[in-house]
Amino acid sequence: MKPMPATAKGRRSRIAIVEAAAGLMHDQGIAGTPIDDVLTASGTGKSQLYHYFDGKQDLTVAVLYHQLDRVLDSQPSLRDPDCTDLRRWRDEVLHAHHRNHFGNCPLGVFAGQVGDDPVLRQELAGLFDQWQQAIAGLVTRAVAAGRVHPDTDPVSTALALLTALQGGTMLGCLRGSEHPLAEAIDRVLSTIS
Amino acid sequence: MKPMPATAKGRRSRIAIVEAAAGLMHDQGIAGTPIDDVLTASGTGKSQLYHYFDGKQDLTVAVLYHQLDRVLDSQPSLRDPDCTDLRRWRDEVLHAHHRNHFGNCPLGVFAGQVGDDPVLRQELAGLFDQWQQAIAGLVTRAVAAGRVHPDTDPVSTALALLTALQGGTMLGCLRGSEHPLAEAIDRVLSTIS
DNA sequence: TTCGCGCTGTACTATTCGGTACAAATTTCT
DNA sequence: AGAAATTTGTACCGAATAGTACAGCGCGAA
Repeated sequence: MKPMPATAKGRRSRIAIVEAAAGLMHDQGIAGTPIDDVLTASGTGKSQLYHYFDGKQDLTVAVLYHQLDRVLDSQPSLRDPDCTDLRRWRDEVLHAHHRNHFGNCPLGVFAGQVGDDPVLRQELAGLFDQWQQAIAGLVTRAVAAGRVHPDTDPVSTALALLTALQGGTMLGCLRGSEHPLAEAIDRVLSTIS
Repeated sequence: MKPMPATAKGRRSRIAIVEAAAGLMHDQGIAGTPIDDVLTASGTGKSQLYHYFDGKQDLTVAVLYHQLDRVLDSQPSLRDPDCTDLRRWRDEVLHAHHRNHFGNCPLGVFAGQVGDDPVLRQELAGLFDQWQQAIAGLVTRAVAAGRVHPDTDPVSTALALLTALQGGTMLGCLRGSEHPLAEAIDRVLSTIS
């Protein structure tokens, strides 16, 4: 693992690389994104990339972390310790889906691409765990606030919601519609309210 | 589009190529599977592949069709016009998931890899539609047999089941467990029975 | 047998890809 | 200012990749 940049300029370069790689890998896949394209899109050079990353796999790990941040940024109800409204989260999810023009999930799109790489697979699984825990926190608050059935299991429900989100985003992406995602989430919510 | 093989020998060669490509692409991704690996795994030569396919994209389309066949083969209740048992389908799905060692969905694994290729995307969307229609047929039979709520909408329910299957398979693959898939499908089933 | 067509093996090419080497430039700190 | 560390430009390399050219093989029909 290479050290983080020591200067502000270095940080800007590193971030530009990660963001460009994230965009390209989201659209074209990991294997479908050459390093050179990342350099062009980020306006950097090869020496900079290999100065901050050990190689493509290391860069990809940084992209995965960056993508979870993007996802959680688009779902502020998960980070708001006062929010107990699952509908608000639902709307945030659908809004982000619409804003992405029904594109793939920033994180889920990589699930089918890390099959043969145990390192990436492990990292991705950990990030999904974080995401699920964040959802479980919101469900826990909703239970405490009496907004759902009292015997609702937060962890199990969070898993079901995340599953619905992933499947719904994938199907919605394929047919260019928000309906699969809305349908899937609403069905899960109907089982606890 | 190249013509189909005219002899039994040619058909065997073509099938060997598609099956080898399907296995490799499922494990390593489309972009991560070189043509040469397909040739080695199938025991064929480059001249045969380019004799039956226009190129990698054409081969990939054939792989997608082959994968839907594999999926429907593993879910015989969808093709059985007498089956009205959604639990049987549920068990078939979970059994296949377990048999695959919680690996990715044979078809869903490609959803995140066809982003920049409109041809592959369109083909994959059509195959998912076929899958959904097959599930909708089973749900329709279950409604007619009075095994679920009479006001169940088969198409909408089929979409929800397919969504749960995709999300559940993805999450189950990441954490090596059948729990996400079982949880997701059972939750949808609980909304109609 | 021999002809013809479909099938297959081998060799080759042009390009792309991930990664390296190394010097030059820039920033930071004293 | 000047040394030290950090950041960046450029040129390069070996391996891998998709696709092509073309000759030879094998089986069925006349």
